[in-house]
Amino acid sequence: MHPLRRVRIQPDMDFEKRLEWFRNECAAAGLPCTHQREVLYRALVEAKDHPSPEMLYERVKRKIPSISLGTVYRNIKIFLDHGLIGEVSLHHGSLRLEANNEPHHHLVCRHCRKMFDLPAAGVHAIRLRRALPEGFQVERFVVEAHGLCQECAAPKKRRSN
Amino acid sequence: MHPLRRVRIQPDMDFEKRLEWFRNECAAAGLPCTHQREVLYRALVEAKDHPSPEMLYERVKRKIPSISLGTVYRNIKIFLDHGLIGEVSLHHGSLRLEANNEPHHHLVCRHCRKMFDLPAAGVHAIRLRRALPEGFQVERFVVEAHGLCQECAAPKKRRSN
DNA sequence: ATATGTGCAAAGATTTTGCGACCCT
DNA sequence: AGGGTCGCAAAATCTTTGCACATAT
Repeated sequence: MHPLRRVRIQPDMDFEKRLEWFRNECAAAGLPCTHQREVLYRALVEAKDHPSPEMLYERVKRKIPSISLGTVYRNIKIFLDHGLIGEVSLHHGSLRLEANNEPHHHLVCRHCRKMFDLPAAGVHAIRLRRALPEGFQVERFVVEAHGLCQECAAPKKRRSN
Repeated sequence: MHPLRRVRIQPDMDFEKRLEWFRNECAAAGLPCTHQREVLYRALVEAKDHPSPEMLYERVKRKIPSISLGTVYRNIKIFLDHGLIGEVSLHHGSLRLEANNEPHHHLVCRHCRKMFDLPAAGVHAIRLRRALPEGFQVERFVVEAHGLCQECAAPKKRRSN
């Protein structure tokens, strides 16, 4: 056919690649790649708004009206456990508070989720390389250093240093 | 008395200053400074572990056994609304997800809490000024730029530019 | 004195889980 | 065929709220 037609970019091309990756990851993890999981994963890839489980449920239901919210939650957890998707904050689920009003950042253990304060003076000022999108007015930068705390990093039986 | 005695640092001195500030803030906001609020605020100042409402409830109950969890929640919300304390994450309350596995940071609107992605390339690498405490092993830095999005920054009636 | 806060308990919101039927490999 | 998943509904968490009484200024 017409050459111009053939090179036209497919909007779903990127998703097809991701889907292939997703299927490989599922196979590698021994996870059955069910229709529900594929549709849910697609909804996640296409979402640009960091959706909540409930929002995903609404979207997936348009494709699979019989799907249940429990399945959405179950699969989200499985995806997270296998690193197929990410969660925006490591501290959802319960409000966590602090009275420390000095500027500071946080160290967060990705395993036990304990948090430690990191005085702002310990981090060089954040500098942007390019303009922000969409007229967003930044008031402050909050840095979270994610990693493992001493306890969680230590092997179960520690032998020396 | 003995001069050395008189300069000894009081462990609560810092808290006393903060309590005074707290009382002034309450007065300025027209908030009655009740016993429950003072004890709750003290628990927050003394906490070093970014406590949840439930954890605070347990601690405050040791001083005021009759206090209710509802009061703890109510006052936490009031403290937050008046900027007397801070919350660790702007996204508690509901899990928020993303399939974007490219390194990136987030812009978060402190008002409507919408999030926008900020490619990692848009931010200079984070550099630490000093060693981290306690053997913490950092794997990655996550930056949140907090501020106001275009919609929330705009005055209700926009006139020009 | 009066407006506001408090304790209690019920309601609302969010997330997890047990169970029998069903689907991927 | 068989282990894991699905839909459903109940349970477990986390948070908010209405009401009658108590408290701060």
